[in-house]
Amino acid sequence: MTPPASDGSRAPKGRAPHRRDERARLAVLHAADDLLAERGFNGVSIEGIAARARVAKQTIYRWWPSKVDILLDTLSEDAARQLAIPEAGPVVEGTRRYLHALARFVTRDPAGKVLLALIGEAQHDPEMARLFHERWLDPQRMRERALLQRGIDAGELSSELDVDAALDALCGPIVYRALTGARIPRRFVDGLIADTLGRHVL
Amino acid sequence: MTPPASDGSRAPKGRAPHRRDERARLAVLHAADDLLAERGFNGVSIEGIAARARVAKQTIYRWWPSKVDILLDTLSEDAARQLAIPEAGPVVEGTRRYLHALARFVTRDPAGKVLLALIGEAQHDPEMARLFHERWLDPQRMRERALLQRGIDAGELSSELDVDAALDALCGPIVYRALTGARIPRRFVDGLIADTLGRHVL
Amino acid sequence: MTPPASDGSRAPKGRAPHRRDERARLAVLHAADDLLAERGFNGVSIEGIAARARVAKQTIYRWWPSKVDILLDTLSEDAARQLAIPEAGPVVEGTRRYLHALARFVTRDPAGKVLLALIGEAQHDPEMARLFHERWLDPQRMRERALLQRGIDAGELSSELDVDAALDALCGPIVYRALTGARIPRRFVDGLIADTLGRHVL
Amino acid sequence: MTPPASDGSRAPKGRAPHRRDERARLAVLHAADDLLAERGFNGVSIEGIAARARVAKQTIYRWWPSKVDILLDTLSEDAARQLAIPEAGPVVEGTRRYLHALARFVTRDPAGKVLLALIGEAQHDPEMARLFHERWLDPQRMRERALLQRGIDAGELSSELDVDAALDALCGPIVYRALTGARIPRRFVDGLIADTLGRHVL
DNA sequence: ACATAAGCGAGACGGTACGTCGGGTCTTATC
DNA sequence: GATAAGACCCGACGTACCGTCTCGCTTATGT
Repeated sequence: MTPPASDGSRAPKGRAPHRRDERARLAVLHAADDLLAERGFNGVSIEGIAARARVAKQTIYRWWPSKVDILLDTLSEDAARQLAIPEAGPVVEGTRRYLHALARFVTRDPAGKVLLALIGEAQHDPEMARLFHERWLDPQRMRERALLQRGIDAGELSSELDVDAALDALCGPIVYRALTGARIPRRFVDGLIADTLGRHVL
Repeated sequence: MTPPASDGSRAPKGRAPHRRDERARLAVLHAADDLLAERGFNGVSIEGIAARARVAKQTIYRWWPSKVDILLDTLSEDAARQLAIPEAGPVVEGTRRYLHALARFVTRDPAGKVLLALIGEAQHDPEMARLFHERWLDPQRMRERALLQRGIDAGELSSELDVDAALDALCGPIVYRALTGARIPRRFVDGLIADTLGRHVL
Repeated sequence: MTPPASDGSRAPKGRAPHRRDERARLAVLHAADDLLAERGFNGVSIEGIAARARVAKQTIYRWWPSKVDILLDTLSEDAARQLAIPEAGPVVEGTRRYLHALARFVTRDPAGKVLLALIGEAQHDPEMARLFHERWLDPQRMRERALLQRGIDAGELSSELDVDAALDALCGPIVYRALTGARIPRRFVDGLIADTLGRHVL
Repeated sequence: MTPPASDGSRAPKGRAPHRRDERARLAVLHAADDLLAERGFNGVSIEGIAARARVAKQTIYRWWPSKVDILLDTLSEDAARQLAIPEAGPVVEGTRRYLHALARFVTRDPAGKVLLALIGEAQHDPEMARLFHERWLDPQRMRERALLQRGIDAGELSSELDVDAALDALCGPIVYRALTGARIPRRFVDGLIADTLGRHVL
């Protein structure tokens, strides 16, 4: 499903021999992204993507089992950049930056709409929910956990801190506001950090 | 859309004149509910509801513009009972009871699945999101606000408390966990209350 | 089905007590007629008639089993006037006048469209065909036969004449031309008479 | 609409590429034919055809605008065989054979019911009438005219004969009898020929 | 060097559900 | 007791996409 991550070595001229066509792959991802932005999740259809990307339906079905898989691919590419977890520096400050980035992503970045749409679709389709966990939620949670754990290990945070509970207490309200279309001012995020981590900062 | 709750005075024998047929209305709501529980949101179709409720499609279209309107009706009936806001007694304790009820509702009550599905669908359809706000989110938030405000007025809570921020900090994590299929132990909820309201209890 | 032909004795003021409402009856017939003229047979629906006649559907169903019955009623009223069979005078000349009237009726009279539509519908529905025979074709044929028979009896026509064959040879081409939208010049009709009756005129 | 009659050169194995599927086409035509014979024109529905032919509705709509177009196709295939115009030999005798074939077709051949149904439907729908002329009536009339004209050219028939009038005088009664469900004995047809062409035979 | 085999565009196919129209039955209130 | 009004169940309409399929074309190897 995920390609060999555009292996930088190969020159992207024209098309590979009888390997996957990178141009088609990108056209599909962009078409899906655009359609989601323009018409919402329900306005995205395989036929619509194929038409806009000037690609045969079969080409889509060959590489992606469903439209959510396509969106998961676009999310992977976009979110990786926007939602990187700080791997060094003071942990509380890093958390603050991460949460602000998250708030920005889900309220202002078009790619954030993809994330919200996928959370939405996960409510409608259990198999898709499983995939969503596997491809996004679980890996991202792993990285988030590592961040706080680094704080505990470094003595910045109390070892009493329940890492998962804290992460949900921090991310939950941000995502919830985004899902309900509410605004997320900076001090709302700062308040969450103060309430959730405050007691545990050493 | 919601009828005046079958004005108790009239005997429910047979059918109303050339007015709405209460039996058909209930059959539709139950069929929708059942289908959602059994096959998920994407498994709910107007045709499916009509077939199971032994009702003509036209009868559904006459009274509900779309399947989400049907689900909003079922939510109104079910959630009203499960998610009543305490209107008297100590506010913090009332809040605790409400949040525990909310956690139970969204994780264990079949009707809670309806709520999650509607949050999900709101990500896919802006018009539906508007309706969802109007029919559920906003009224419920009004009631939640009244609860905390009562605490402030009664001197139980500091007047510094940002009511909306607190409510999202409390409900957000609970809903988020439900949306991601996580469990919600009682102490998770208690922890949220402690972190969010603790500083403001007088 | 056919009312007692607007028994002239009763004053047509308002509506009769709990007898059939003559105003409704006429409104239905006219609405049906108008709709047929404006939108063709397929554009005539019970709902459409009811709406245009400002009449309840039930009122229509109470008095007419189907829309063709309504059209049969309008035909009876209109055709009786236009297609009267000459009951006295020279028979060949009478036949000529009758056939010219028939040609005029099916090509120019709006009520003629009703006749053509009913012939058409008879091809689609055997039960309707039976009714059409009973209510129009057979009685009219009876009258036509009487005309030629009078000629034979009076010695104007040879007794060798096969009356039914002659009538179909005369009416068939006229109706067929109307059904296929062709024009019917006077000499076409005169030619039919010459060919069909010529040999038998004594 | 009518395909180039399955160009005999290509082997009919499997299905054509992304071209029309001949098996589906035939299944539709036969299903339509059968349904018309069994249940009459009003009993023919696109859904019914699709179900009986084991074909998707969309496949029907892709190739035929309406059910009458399907019936026109079945008529073309069947009538061509049954109603061929004699292209050589004595013209009067040829006409006789043609008219007997026509009488047989419209009274006994199941495909004749299709012709009657189409004449009927033409009364209900002007656009359909136009198409019916274009696809059947006009071409067939052209061929019929050629037959009589050949007789005139060959000196078998007087040049005074009004070809179109004669054809309607011949075919009209036959079709009319079929439309009204009457029987058509051989001598009825022979009588028409005698009356209509007799005077003009040289 | 060229046959091969994979990816590709195109699009027909059997299906499911959509939202609408009209059919014919019913119930009620009004006159 | 007939009528206007209109809700009801039902069947068909014509459309949009689904996911599968077959086709003819293109092109970089791997003999």
